[in-house]
Amino acid sequence: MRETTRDPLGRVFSAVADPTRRAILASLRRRPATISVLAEPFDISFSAVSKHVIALERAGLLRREIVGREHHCHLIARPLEEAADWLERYRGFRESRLAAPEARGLEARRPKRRQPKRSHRV
Amino acid sequence: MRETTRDPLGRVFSAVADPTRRAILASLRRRPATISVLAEPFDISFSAVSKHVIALERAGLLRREIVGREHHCHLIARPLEEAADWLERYRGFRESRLAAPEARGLEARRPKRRQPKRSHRV
DNA sequence: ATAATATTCAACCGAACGATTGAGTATCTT
DNA sequence: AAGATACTCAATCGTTCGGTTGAATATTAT
Repeated sequence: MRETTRDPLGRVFSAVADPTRRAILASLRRRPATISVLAEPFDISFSAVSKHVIALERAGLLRREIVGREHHCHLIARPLEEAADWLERYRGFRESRLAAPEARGLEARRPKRRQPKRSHRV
Repeated sequence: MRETTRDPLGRVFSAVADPTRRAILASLRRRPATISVLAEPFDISFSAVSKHVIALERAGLLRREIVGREHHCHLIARPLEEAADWLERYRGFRESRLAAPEARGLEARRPKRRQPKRSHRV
């Protein structure tokens, strides 16, 4: 029941959750680049970078124009702005301590839990 | 080699990538709530919601105060703001078409690829 | 004391993820 | 025509993820 499908916001957020992909976006923000150029700074295989690019593309954050054998990639910022819009709703949120009236004056004490049974683990 | 560790931004983004978790955050933005209350709207098990809450907690987006047997949760907006800050750098990005000078006038044509070999799949 | 309630934990499952390697294909250079 | 270059694809691997079920435990109510 995993619906990464039909959840564009979710796709964008998970695209951007990966540090390599964030670095790729940062690179593309400076200038468009081929996949080889994008791959240079990283210690992972070319193929892995290619897959990251595909992931970004599927999230709508990047488009490529194929020029001969080179794939020129450029950033599409729009979905990032939409993601930012969602997050902005939480800007300046007033931290309401005191979860419930009954909580007033009570101190949270975490009880100690029992020893786990650990029945049969490989 | 997955370093979700020591990548706070990544943790926040992947926390927020899940629609159920986004809904929980939206609920907590309105008012603090216990886990039972948070779980109500969803069709998944209580335990699953509990795990989502733990995920949000680990991402630093939520704190709980234990009052008797109830866990009162409230939102911590700060990390969301930091995530928003990161995204804001892409706001108003000028879409530079023309990835490279050589690309001018050339039309991207995707070549057809060969038939996959499909050697031995179960 | 017993039972109901609120919650985590442990074990498990199937799907998705990030990576690798090796092969396939198109394009450019010689 | 060969060879180098740019890239994707397929298969595989180990880990993480979101979910379930059932047990454990603490707190509150009867």
